[in-house]
Amino acid sequence: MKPYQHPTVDQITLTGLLHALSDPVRLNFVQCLATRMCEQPCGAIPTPVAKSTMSHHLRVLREAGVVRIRTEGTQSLTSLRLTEIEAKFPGVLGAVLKAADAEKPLEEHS
Amino acid sequence: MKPYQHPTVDQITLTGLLHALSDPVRLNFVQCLATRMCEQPCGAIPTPVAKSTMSHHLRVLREAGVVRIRTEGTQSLTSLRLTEIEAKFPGVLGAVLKAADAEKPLEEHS
DNA sequence: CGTATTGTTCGACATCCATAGAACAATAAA
DNA sequence: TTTATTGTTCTATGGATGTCGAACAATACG
Repeated sequence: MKPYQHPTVDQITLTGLLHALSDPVRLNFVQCLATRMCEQPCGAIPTPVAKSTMSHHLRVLREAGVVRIRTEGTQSLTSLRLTEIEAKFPGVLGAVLKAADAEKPLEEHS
Repeated sequence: MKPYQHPTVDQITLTGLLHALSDPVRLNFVQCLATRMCEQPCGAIPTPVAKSTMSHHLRVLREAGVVRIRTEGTQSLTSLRLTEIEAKFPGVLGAVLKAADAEKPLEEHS
Protein backbone atom coordinates (compact mmCIF):
# COMPACT_ATOMS: atom_id res chain seq x y z
CA MET A 1 0.00 0.00 0.00
CA LYS A 2 0.92 3.63 -0.11
CA PRO A 3 2.97 5.11 2.67
CA TYR A 4 0.98 7.53 4.78
CA GLN A 5 1.58 11.23 5.20
CA HIS A 6 1.90 12.41 8.77
CA PRO A 7 2.15 15.99 9.93
CA THR A 8 5.12 16.94 12.05
CA VAL A 9 4.49 18.08 15.59
CA ASP A 10 4.98 21.66 14.48
CA GLN A 11 2.20 21.30 11.96
CA ILE A 12 -0.32 20.09 14.50
CA THR A 13 -2.77 22.81 15.45
CA LEU A 14 -4.90 23.04 18.55
CA THR A 15 -8.11 23.66 16.68
CA GLY A 16 -7.29 20.80 14.33
CA LEU A 17 -6.75 18.51 17.27
CA LEU A 18 -9.98 19.57 18.96
CA HIS A 19 -11.93 19.17 15.76
CA ALA A 20 -10.56 15.69 15.21
CA LEU A 21 -11.60 14.72 18.72
CA SER A 22 -15.03 16.33 18.52
CA ASP A 23 -16.63 13.50 16.59
CA PRO A 24 -18.10 10.72 18.76
CA VAL A 25 -16.89 7.93 16.51
CA ARG A 26 -13.37 9.31 16.37
CA LEU A 27 -13.21 10.07 20.08
CA ASN A 28 -14.35 6.56 20.86
CA PHE A 29 -11.70 5.13 18.57
CA VAL A 30 -8.98 7.25 20.18
CA GLN A 31 -10.24 6.19 23.57
CA CYS A 32 -9.87 2.53 22.62
CA LEU A 33 -6.41 3.22 21.30
CA ALA A 34 -5.41 4.91 24.55
CA THR A 35 -6.63 2.17 26.84
CA ARG A 36 -4.92 -0.58 24.89
CA MET A 37 -1.71 1.40 24.65
CA CYS A 38 -0.43 -0.37 21.59
CA GLU A 39 -0.78 -0.47 17.86
CA GLN A 40 -4.11 -1.71 16.67
CA PRO A 41 -5.48 -2.73 13.30
CA CYS A 42 -8.71 -0.95 12.43
CA GLY A 43 -10.70 -4.14 12.62
CA ALA A 44 -9.69 -4.80 16.21
CA ILE A 45 -11.75 -1.90 17.44
CA PRO A 46 -15.53 -2.15 17.36
CA THR A 47 -17.14 0.60 15.35
CA PRO A 48 -20.75 1.41 14.57
CA VAL A 49 -20.03 2.63 11.05
CA ALA A 50 -19.14 1.16 7.69
CA LYS A 51 -15.62 0.24 6.69
CA SER A 52 -15.27 3.13 4.29
CA THR A 53 -16.54 5.57 6.87
CA MET A 54 -13.96 4.35 9.35
CA SER A 55 -11.27 4.78 6.75
CA HIS A 56 -12.36 8.38 6.40
CA HIS A 57 -12.23 8.96 10.15
CA LEU A 58 -8.80 7.41 10.34
CA ARG A 59 -7.59 9.78 7.70
CA VAL A 60 -8.96 12.75 9.62
CA LEU A 61 -7.21 11.60 12.77
CA ARG A 62 -3.98 10.98 10.89
CA GLU A 63 -4.00 14.33 9.10
CA ALA A 64 -4.72 16.10 12.37
CA GLY A 65 -1.68 14.41 13.87
CA VAL A 66 -3.61 12.39 16.41
CA VAL A 67 -2.58 8.96 15.21
CA ARG A 68 0.27 7.38 13.33
CA ILE A 69 -0.50 4.65 10.82
CA ARG A 70 1.90 2.16 9.36
CA THR A 71 1.31 -0.76 7.06
CA GLU A 72 2.07 -4.36 7.84
CA GLY A 73 0.83 -6.93 5.42
CA THR A 74 -2.77 -6.24 4.59
CA GLN A 75 -3.58 -4.46 7.77
CA SER A 76 -2.71 -0.94 8.80
CA LEU A 77 -1.59 -0.54 12.37
CA THR A 78 -2.69 2.59 14.16
CA SER A 79 -1.09 4.09 17.23
CA LEU A 80 -1.82 7.18 19.27
CA ARG A 81 0.73 10.01 19.13
CA LEU A 82 0.22 10.64 22.81
CA THR A 83 3.68 11.74 23.93
CA GLU A 84 4.14 14.01 20.93
CA ILE A 85 0.83 15.74 21.49
CA GLU A 86 1.42 16.01 25.21
CA ALA A 87 4.74 17.64 24.49
CA LYS A 88 3.12 20.26 22.32
CA PHE A 89 -0.16 20.74 24.19
CA PRO A 90 0.51 19.57 27.75
CA GLY A 91 -2.50 18.11 29.48
CA VAL A 92 -4.97 18.52 26.67
CA LEU A 93 -5.19 15.01 25.28
CA GLY A 94 -4.73 13.47 28.69
CA ALA A 95 -7.59 15.44 30.17
CA VAL A 96 -9.82 14.73 27.20
CA LEU A 97 -9.17 11.01 27.44
CA LYS A 98 -9.86 11.02 31.15
CA ALA A 99 -13.05 12.97 30.61
CA ALA A 100 -14.13 10.63 27.84
CA ASP A 101 -13.64 7.65 30.10
CA ALA A 102 -15.54 9.31 32.90
CA GLU A 103 -18.41 10.17 30.60
CA LYS A 104 -18.63 6.87 28.74
CA PRO A 105 -16.40 4.10 30.03
CA LEU A 106 -15.31 1.47 27.56
CA GLU A 107 -16.50 -2.06 27.97
CA GLU A 108 -13.25 -3.96 28.28
CA HIS A 109 -14.38 -7.44 27.56
CA SER A 110 -14.11 -7.93 23.85
CA MET B 1 -34.63 40.90 24.77
CA LYS B 2 -35.38 37.26 25.16
CA PRO B 3 -33.90 35.35 28.03
CA TYR B 4 -31.33 32.83 26.90
CA GLN B 5 -31.48 29.09 27.19
CA HIS B 6 -28.52 27.50 28.91
CA PRO B 7 -27.84 23.79 29.24
CA THR B 8 -27.33 22.39 32.70
CA VAL B 9 -23.96 20.91 33.56
CA ASP B 10 -25.43 17.44 33.09
CA GLN B 11 -26.43 18.30 29.56
CA ILE B 12 -22.97 19.40 28.54
CA THR B 13 -21.24 16.77 26.44
CA LEU B 14 -17.53 16.34 25.85
CA THR B 15 -17.84 16.18 22.09
CA GLY B 16 -20.09 19.21 22.16
CA LEU B 17 -17.51 21.10 24.18
CA LEU B 18 -14.65 20.08 21.91
CA HIS B 19 -16.61 21.00 18.82
CA ALA B 20 -17.45 24.41 20.23
CA LEU B 21 -13.78 25.04 20.94
CA SER B 22 -12.55 23.69 17.61
CA ASP B 23 -13.35 26.85 15.67
CA PRO B 24 -10.58 29.47 15.62
CA VAL B 25 -12.95 32.39 16.04
CA ARG B 26 -14.72 30.79 18.97
CA LEU B 27 -11.54 29.61 20.64
CA ASN B 28 -10.08 33.08 20.37
CA PHE B 29 -13.21 34.56 21.90
CA VAL B 30 -13.13 32.08 24.77
CA GLN B 31 -9.46 32.84 25.25
CA CYS B 32 -10.23 36.55 25.59
CA LEU B 33 -12.99 35.77 28.03
CA ALA B 34 -10.65 33.66 30.13
CA THR B 35 -7.86 36.20 30.36
CA ARG B 36 -10.19 39.01 31.35
CA MET B 37 -11.97 36.85 33.88
CA CYS B 38 -15.16 38.87 33.88
CA GLU B 39 -18.32 39.43 31.94
CA GLN B 40 -17.81 41.01 28.59
CA PRO B 41 -20.14 42.47 26.01
CA CYS B 42 -19.59 41.05 22.55
CA GLY B 43 -18.33 44.32 21.22
CA ALA B 44 -15.53 44.52 23.77
CA ILE B 45 -13.72 41.64 22.14
CA PRO B 46 -12.07 42.17 18.76
CA THR B 47 -13.36 39.78 16.13
CA PRO B 48 -12.53 39.32 12.46
CA VAL B 49 -16.07 38.45 11.45
CA ALA B 50 -19.39 40.19 10.93
CA LYS B 51 -21.79 40.96 13.73
CA SER B 52 -24.27 38.32 12.66
CA THR B 53 -21.56 35.72 12.39
CA MET B 54 -20.42 36.48 15.91
CA SER B 55 -23.97 36.16 17.13
CA HIS B 56 -24.01 32.70 15.60
CA HIS B 57 -20.76 31.72 17.30
CA LEU B 58 -22.03 33.00 20.62
CA ARG B 59 -25.08 30.85 20.27
CA VAL B 60 -22.96 27.80 19.56
CA LEU B 61 -20.84 28.48 22.63
CA ARG B 62 -23.91 29.07 24.75
CA GLU B 63 -25.74 25.95 23.58
CA ALA B 64 -22.62 23.88 24.16
CA GLY B 65 -22.52 25.17 27.72
CA VAL B 66 -19.24 27.02 27.33
CA VAL B 67 -20.53 30.49 28.14
CA ARG B 68 -23.37 32.09 30.02
CA ILE B 69 -25.07 35.11 28.55
CA ARG B 70 -27.28 37.59 30.32
CA THR B 71 -28.86 40.78 29.12
CA GLU B 72 -28.24 44.21 30.54
CA GLY B 73 -29.68 47.11 28.65
CA THR B 74 -28.84 46.77 25.01
CA GLN B 75 -25.79 44.69 25.51
CA SER B 76 -25.51 41.03 26.33
CA LEU B 77 -22.85 40.14 28.84
CA THR B 78 -20.97 36.92 28.28
CA SER B 79 -19.05 34.98 30.89
CA LEU B 80 -17.12 31.74 30.77
CA ARG B 81 -18.56 28.78 32.68
CA LEU B 82 -15.09 27.76 33.75
CA THR B 83 -15.71 26.30 37.19
CA GLU B 84 -18.75 24.37 36.04
CA ILE B 85 -16.93 22.83 33.13
CA GLU B 86 -13.86 22.09 35.21
CA ALA B 87 -16.11 20.31 37.68
CA LYS B 88 -17.53 18.09 34.99
CA PHE B 89 -14.42 17.63 32.82
CA PRO B 90 -11.46 18.33 35.09
CA GLY B 91 -8.47 19.81 33.34
CA VAL B 92 -9.91 19.90 29.85
CA LEU B 93 -10.81 23.54 29.47
CA GLY B 94 -7.85 24.65 31.55
CA ALA B 95 -5.39 22.73 29.40
CA VAL B 96 -7.01 23.94 26.20
CA LEU B 97 -6.83 27.55 27.33
CA LYS B 98 -3.20 27.17 28.31
CA ALA B 99 -2.39 25.53 25.00
CA ALA B 100 -4.23 28.24 23.11
CA ASP B 101 -2.23 30.89 24.88
CA ALA B 102 1.02 29.07 24.21
CA GLU B 103 0.16 28.69 20.55
CA LYS B 104 -1.17 32.18 19.94
CA PRO B 105 -0.82 34.65 22.80
CA LEU B 106 -3.33 37.46 22.99
CA GLU B 107 -2.20 41.00 22.50
CA GLU B 108 -3.24 42.61 25.74
CA HIS B 109 -3.17 46.25 24.82
CA SER B 110 -6.63 47.13 23.64
C1' DC C 1 -3.28 -19.52 -9.31
C1' DG C 2 -7.58 -18.57 -6.94
C1' DT C 3 -9.60 -16.94 -2.75
C1' DA C 4 -9.85 -14.49 1.49
C1' DT C 5 -8.57 -10.54 4.33
C1' DT C 6 -7.93 -5.73 5.05
C1' DG C 7 -8.31 -1.12 3.80
C1' DT C 8 -8.48 2.59 0.40
C1' DT C 9 -10.70 5.31 -3.09
C1' DC C 10 -14.52 6.96 -5.65
C1' DG C 11 -18.93 8.80 -6.47
C1' DA C 12 -23.20 10.17 -4.35
C1' DC C 13 -26.00 12.24 -1.06
C1' DA C 14 -27.90 14.66 2.84
C1' DT C 15 -26.65 17.52 6.36
C1' DC C 16 -24.25 20.73 8.94
C1' DC C 17 -21.56 24.95 9.22
C1' DA C 18 -19.19 29.49 8.81
C1' DT C 19 -20.07 33.54 6.59
C1' DA C 20 -22.44 37.84 5.42
C1' DG C 21 -26.08 41.38 4.52
C1' DA C 22 -30.57 43.14 5.42
C1' DA C 23 -34.24 43.75 8.39
C1' DC C 24 -35.80 43.87 12.96
C1' DA C 25 -36.10 44.49 18.25
C1' DA C 26 -34.95 46.65 22.49
C1' DT C 27 -32.84 49.83 25.18
C1' DA C 28 -30.12 54.16 25.87
C1' DA C 29 -29.13 58.85 24.89
C1' DA C 30 -30.06 63.39 22.83
C1' DT D 1 -39.56 61.61 20.03
C1' DT D 2 -35.78 60.91 17.29
C1' DT D 3 -31.43 58.85 16.90
C1' DA D 4 -27.76 55.79 18.26
C1' DT D 5 -26.17 51.46 20.18
C1' DT D 6 -26.23 46.60 20.54
C1' DG D 7 -27.33 42.38 19.25
C1' DT D 8 -30.73 38.86 17.14
C1' DT D 9 -33.08 36.66 13.34
C1' DC D 10 -33.84 35.60 8.57
C1' DT D 11 -32.27 34.22 4.23
C1' DA D 12 -28.85 32.84 1.20
C1' DT D 13 -24.61 30.65 -0.21
C1' DG D 14 -20.41 28.13 -0.72
C1' DG D 15 -17.84 24.73 1.41
C1' DA D 16 -16.92 21.06 4.60
C1' DT D 17 -18.52 16.72 6.67
C1' DG D 18 -20.41 12.08 7.89
C1' DT D 19 -22.37 8.36 5.79
C1' DC D 20 -22.66 4.49 2.61
C1' DG D 21 -22.05 1.06 -1.28
C1' DA D 22 -19.36 -0.45 -4.97
C1' DA D 23 -15.13 -1.00 -7.06
C1' DC D 24 -10.35 -1.44 -6.52
C1' DA D 25 -5.51 -2.63 -4.56
C1' DA D 26 -2.30 -5.26 -1.92
C1' DT D 27 -1.01 -8.85 0.72
C1' DA D 28 -1.78 -13.50 2.88
C1' DC D 29 -3.34 -18.17 2.58
C1' DG D 30 -5.04 -22.41 0.31
